[in-house]
Amino acid sequence: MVTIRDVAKQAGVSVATVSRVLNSTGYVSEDTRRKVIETIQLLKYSPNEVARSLYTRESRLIGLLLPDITNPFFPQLARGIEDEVHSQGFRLLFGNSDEDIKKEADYLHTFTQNHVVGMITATAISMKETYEQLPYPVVFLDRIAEQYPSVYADGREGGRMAAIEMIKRGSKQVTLLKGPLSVRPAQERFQGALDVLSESEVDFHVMNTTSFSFEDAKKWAKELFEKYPNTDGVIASNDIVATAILHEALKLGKSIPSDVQIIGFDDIPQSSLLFPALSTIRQPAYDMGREAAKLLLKYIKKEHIEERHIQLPVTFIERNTTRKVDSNG
Amino acid sequence: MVTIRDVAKQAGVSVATVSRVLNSTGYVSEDTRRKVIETIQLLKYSPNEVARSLYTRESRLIGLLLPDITNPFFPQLARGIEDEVHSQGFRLLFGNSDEDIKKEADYLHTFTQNHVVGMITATAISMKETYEQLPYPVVFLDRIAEQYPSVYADGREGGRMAAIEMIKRGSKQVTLLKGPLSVRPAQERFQGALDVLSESEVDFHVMNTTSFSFEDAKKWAKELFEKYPNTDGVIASNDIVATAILHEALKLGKSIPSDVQIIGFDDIPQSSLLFPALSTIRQPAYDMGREAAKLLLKYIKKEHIEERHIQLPVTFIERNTTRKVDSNG
DNA sequence: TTGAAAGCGGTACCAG
DNA sequence: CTGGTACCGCTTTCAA
Repeated sequence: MVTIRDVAKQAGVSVATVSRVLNSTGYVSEDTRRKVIETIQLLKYSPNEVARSLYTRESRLIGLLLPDITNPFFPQLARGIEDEVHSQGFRLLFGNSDEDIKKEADYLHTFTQNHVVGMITATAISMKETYEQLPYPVVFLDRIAEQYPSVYADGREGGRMAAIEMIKRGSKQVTLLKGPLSVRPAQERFQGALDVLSESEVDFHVMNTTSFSFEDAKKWAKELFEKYPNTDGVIASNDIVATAILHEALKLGKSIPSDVQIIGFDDIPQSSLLFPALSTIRQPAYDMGREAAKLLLKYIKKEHIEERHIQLPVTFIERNTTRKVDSNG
Repeated sequence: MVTIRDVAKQAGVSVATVSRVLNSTGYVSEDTRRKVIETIQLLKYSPNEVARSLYTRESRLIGLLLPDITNPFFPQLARGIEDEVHSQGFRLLFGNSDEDIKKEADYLHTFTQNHVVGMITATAISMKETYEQLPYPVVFLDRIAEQYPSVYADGREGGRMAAIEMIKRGSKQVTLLKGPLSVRPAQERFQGALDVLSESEVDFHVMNTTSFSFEDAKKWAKELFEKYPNTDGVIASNDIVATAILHEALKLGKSIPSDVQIIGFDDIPQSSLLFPALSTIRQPAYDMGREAAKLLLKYIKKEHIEERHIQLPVTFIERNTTRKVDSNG
């Protein structure tokens, strides 16, 4: 491996000078600068990030902590983040937390030990205490944390939209699924839907659900149609759950959307591939990732922050688990 | 941040001694060892990975390069890798290559500059030249590279299976999709299916496809049923493509599987959620990731390697895009 | 405008 | 068994 000393020797200057041209700091005469650059290219030298990081106490690394990359919502987020940080010369140290405090602490530790310059987390668990003393900025993604910069979608409005569309399309017996209490955005959309439903004239039930796993969702789907066989509209807490509902309804021989309408949340890639394709409230996952990365990078570069909390709009994606409504409807 | 020197001072010993107990190297009396450990806990000291890495020229980091985490096959791989390396105390530096030579080179560079101890790559592009001079071991995943350790599924057998199951279930006019030439495993399964089909009595066509993107696949699906309207069985190059075929067939009013059977490849999570659920040849993605990580870690720890090439078995997952076959065959 | 040298926080060799 | 110290590769005063 060629070091800064090799370059210095070869170019006939000191390492200090090489360092100066490397970082464009201090004075260097045009002549020597040229010579150094030449030598660098000649020797194919590229500075050792680790050594640099040891001295400056920072790196070009950003920590990314996701609950589980295997959950189809997260790859989009991750991709948005990666595209943005990569374009600005940063790289990702990545880990899955499984919403497990120990793993999370583990990664925070790793991040610190490796001198990351900032991190993005989408885990719901341990709050302030854990993040308070970190020596680098943290952005919360798809999570709402008053005291920390965060990026999330407008869940409340999403919930409202779902309820409005459902009612507009004629469902009279709506079942509303309430997502995990610990997931704040899920509660937001639940509240949004609840607001609209309570002020409307349709009947509705609320069913409590405690996770986003497909296996669990299958059980709730069964339970839902047993408990509320007359349900003709389901607002699910996310697309995974909506998919389970769809399957169960189909299995029971119900026609979708004529017997029962279903609206999900997220718009994960597979939702458009289902049959019938799932109507859903779309969260702009890729953009959320990108915005989170942008925000974090602003903190890292100590640029001016206009707004610590970025809320992105959601949109209703009309597909085939909701009825068509005529244009004057 | 508390350093090794703080610990040494507080414990009344030298940094050398602290380092010894930290790494369990050399002699340390039980008494001083205890005292040092105590002090470490008292001060909540934890060694700086960057400093350590600068001297030893290695870190606890492993590079992971995937084509695109957004492609549903890869999160599983990534998860398997992460679980394994994490359990052995290593962490991941992660990047998407988009099968783009420049991005790939970029990441290889980053990995080197950050002293990773090894890397896993699932990208198809630049071969030997690029990887030859890397100062750390590389494992190829879902890619076959004679000269490098690699982990992949038995695509040939998978292709054979698909063809056998298709024939056994009565398709007489099979269309076989040939995946991208650059993706060796795709070619393997194509060959496997071709072998069986050529020796069978059914008619078959081969259609060339050049990517795994869903958008492209939709076009081929259209083309397929235009060109070969009598097709009653499709062996797709992967589940994404199979999904597109399924959609198109449904759109054309065909009954699945009675009019046309479809078999995919991979068994990505969404395949079981489709309606009808997709029959497919399953690659054990999570296990592949895990095996790749295990293999890499053996290289890193300089353990004995029995086999540089690990081939994992594939299985036929019978779902609802293939007909049932009675027990006697 | 340039160079010498002191670290950054560890590891490991060599004396004692 | 323990401590002093050189050194990993780079950045940054401080002098010249």
